[in-house]
Amino acid sequence: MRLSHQEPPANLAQRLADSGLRNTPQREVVYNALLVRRDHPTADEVYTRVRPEMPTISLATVYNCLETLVQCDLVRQVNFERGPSRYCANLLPHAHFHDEKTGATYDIPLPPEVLAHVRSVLPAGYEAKTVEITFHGQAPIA
Amino acid sequence: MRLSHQEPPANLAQRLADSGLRNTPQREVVYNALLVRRDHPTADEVYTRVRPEMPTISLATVYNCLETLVQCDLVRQVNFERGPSRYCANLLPHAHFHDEKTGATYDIPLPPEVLAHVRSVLPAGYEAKTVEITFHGQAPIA
DNA sequence: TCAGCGAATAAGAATCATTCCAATCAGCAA
DNA sequence: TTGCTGATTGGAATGATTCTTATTCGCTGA
Repeated sequence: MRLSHQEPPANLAQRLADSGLRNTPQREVVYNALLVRRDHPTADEVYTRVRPEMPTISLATVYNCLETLVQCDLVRQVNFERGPSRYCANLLPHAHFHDEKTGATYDIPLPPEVLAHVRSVLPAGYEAKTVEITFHGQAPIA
Repeated sequence: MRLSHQEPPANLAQRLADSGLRNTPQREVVYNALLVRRDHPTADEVYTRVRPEMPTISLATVYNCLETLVQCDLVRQVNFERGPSRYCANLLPHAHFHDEKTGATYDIPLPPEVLAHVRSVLPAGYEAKTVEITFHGQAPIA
């Protein structure tokens, strides 16, 4: 039985299988929630968005699913200061802009040459697997 | 009575005064702790480093002092994922390299042109007050 | 089809960093 | 000395997340 009109992404089942994990309805609705509204929700926000569709899901399961998706490289976990973790289904290289007034988060695409330039500041011997770039300030009023 | 052989930085009293705040022995020892060992300690680590010198200080006060120092722009607060906040007395523009194996943190100096290049990715209207750049990976064995 | 097994889920307890709170305390001014 | 304001203390409270335990699910082989 299909719980949502959203097509579950072919990606998900594939990636889970690649990691030797099972696909489950919970993982599907959680992943879908991140795909349909890309506003960097917290685990708790995902929980409330998902409950109408699946009222029996638990917050612990939402945390588990999100962690699984992060491990499968389908989702990025984003942290600002010590606030609750936020989750992001945009896999293209991008920075985050955190609006200090509204708390909103915007993705800023990162051209490869900028990324390369940033990596060039590393002294010899430092092997960076990931680079995180976060701006804090005020976004346009729009 | 001087509690430490470290000279309390002339900066501190000045900066506190500029913000209309008082200088206190607690703020001095906390700031000094960050100056003498620049390994990005957590509040708790500062607490244990400072207690031999001032056994009556409380953890809450360490938190308060650190927050005060951050607000006076004498100290930077650094967060990795959702781990405890770390504190850094290096005020020159720099990125952080977080060693995933050891947990150690290294400062990576940031030339102004790299910083400018990074800022150039922002679309018109985005006003960034600060940029945070963090590398995750493996640092040289040295 | 059914039993068995490991993985996934659910519910609630536990953890940990941090903040809050209420009661003192310290330094300066009148 | 007395007040006043900000700072410190110690402990309680908070909040996000993780852990624990029992239960359920889904697949595999008989």
